[in-house]
Amino acid sequence: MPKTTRVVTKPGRPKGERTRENILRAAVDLASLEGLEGLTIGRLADELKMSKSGLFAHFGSKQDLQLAIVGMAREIFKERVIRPALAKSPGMPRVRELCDRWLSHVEEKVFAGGCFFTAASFEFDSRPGPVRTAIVEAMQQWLATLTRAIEESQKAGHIQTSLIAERFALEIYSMAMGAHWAFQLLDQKTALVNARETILARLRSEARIAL
Amino acid sequence: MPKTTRVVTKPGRPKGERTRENILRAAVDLASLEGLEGLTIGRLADELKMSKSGLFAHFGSKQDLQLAIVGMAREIFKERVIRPALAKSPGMPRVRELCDRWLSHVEEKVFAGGCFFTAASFEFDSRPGPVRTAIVEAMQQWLATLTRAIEESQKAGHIQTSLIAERFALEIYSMAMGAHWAFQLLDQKTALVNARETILARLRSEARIAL
DNA sequence: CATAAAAACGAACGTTCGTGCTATTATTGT
DNA sequence: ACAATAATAGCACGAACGTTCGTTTTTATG
Repeated sequence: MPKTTRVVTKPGRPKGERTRENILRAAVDLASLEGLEGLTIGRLADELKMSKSGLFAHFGSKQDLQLAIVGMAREIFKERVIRPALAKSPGMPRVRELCDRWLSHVEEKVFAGGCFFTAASFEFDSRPGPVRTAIVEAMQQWLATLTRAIEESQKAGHIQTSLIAERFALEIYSMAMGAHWAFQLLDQKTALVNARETILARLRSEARIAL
Repeated sequence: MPKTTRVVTKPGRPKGERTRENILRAAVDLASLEGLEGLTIGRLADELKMSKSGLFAHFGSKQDLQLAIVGMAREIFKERVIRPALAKSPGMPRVRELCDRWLSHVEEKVFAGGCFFTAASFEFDSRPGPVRTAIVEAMQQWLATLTRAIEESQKAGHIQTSLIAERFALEIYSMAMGAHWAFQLLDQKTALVNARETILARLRSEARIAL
């Protein structure tokens, strides 16, 4: 008699760890759609065909679940936006790749409801507590990454040194956020394509090299 | 014996109408803090020292309450941002005033939790239904107002005619939204002042007149 | 293969949600 | 001032919330 046990998920790691990850992957998507606070444990459990209590046991509280979701979202974002951009050479190519990947991750619905952190930002900007703090940290790191890439561009002579890198970074990200807004709320299908143009034009206006 | 009845709120209109307005004024603030969905009727009733059912009777359902809140927020926004800007002469002065007033209404906390519509945008961009539709309409009107002001500036020879007004409007609003984000989430106290500079610089770069 | 540990479940807790009723209190028009 | 009417309160409902607990099932290990 042959083995009849079907392996649904690759083993290796203990089972609890695997399901925890499955939960978080689904949770990130659901949270990007309904919000981190709007997400409920019952709804998430249904989605995964699990019992509420079985799911809940992986996290001690809803707040801990929320913090874990933010952590998972950070990893996904790092994987899909930051890491590929850091593979590009420092200077203008890296700046452009950061912008491009950010817009792509919205376009390709890496998070089902658009950029997880943009949504979380506006949901939690008036909700003090550990979750807000975690979101702030993630966002500060993102802005710092963009700022550093701009500074490198300045050092490499690709961008005017008269600019304040951090403010220019905010300006760039603002345009990306605006595109996200027009895309997700107003259903402007060209918003992300337009944003690539707009950002490129803005970079060009401060560039010391041809783009 | 003199009259001892104190008039707490000015009469004239029927009482129900007055309390309804009071409810909505408080609701707009609360919704800007906790979100339109996050806001609960019980919480709002407590805030106003009313019974849940007494408050509820003014609206047939939570959704109707949400729609009424959006309507009230529109009126407040119109009063505090649009109307003063339309008082300025068409062309660049009006464009600048629109930007200025928008940033001011965040700075002065016209809505307790920052711009009501910006928050509502990101909360409802993945929640189909009448509420989302109402938010979309309000936002389209805002963008149309800004677009029209830019077009007038072009006709008046204040701004380069090669620009696509609607896209430039989105660009401007994006920077305002970015400032809102840095101000509300990251607590960058200079964000709004910076945004005035950044927007002015952007306008200058497309202007045919001195700014 | 047996056994200890880990994971998932089902039921129930107290609370709050939105939403109906019914009764009472305030306001309004005459 | 009084009757008609509108506004508010009180109470209750079923559902869903986050959370706890004891039990059962599954997994990993000697």
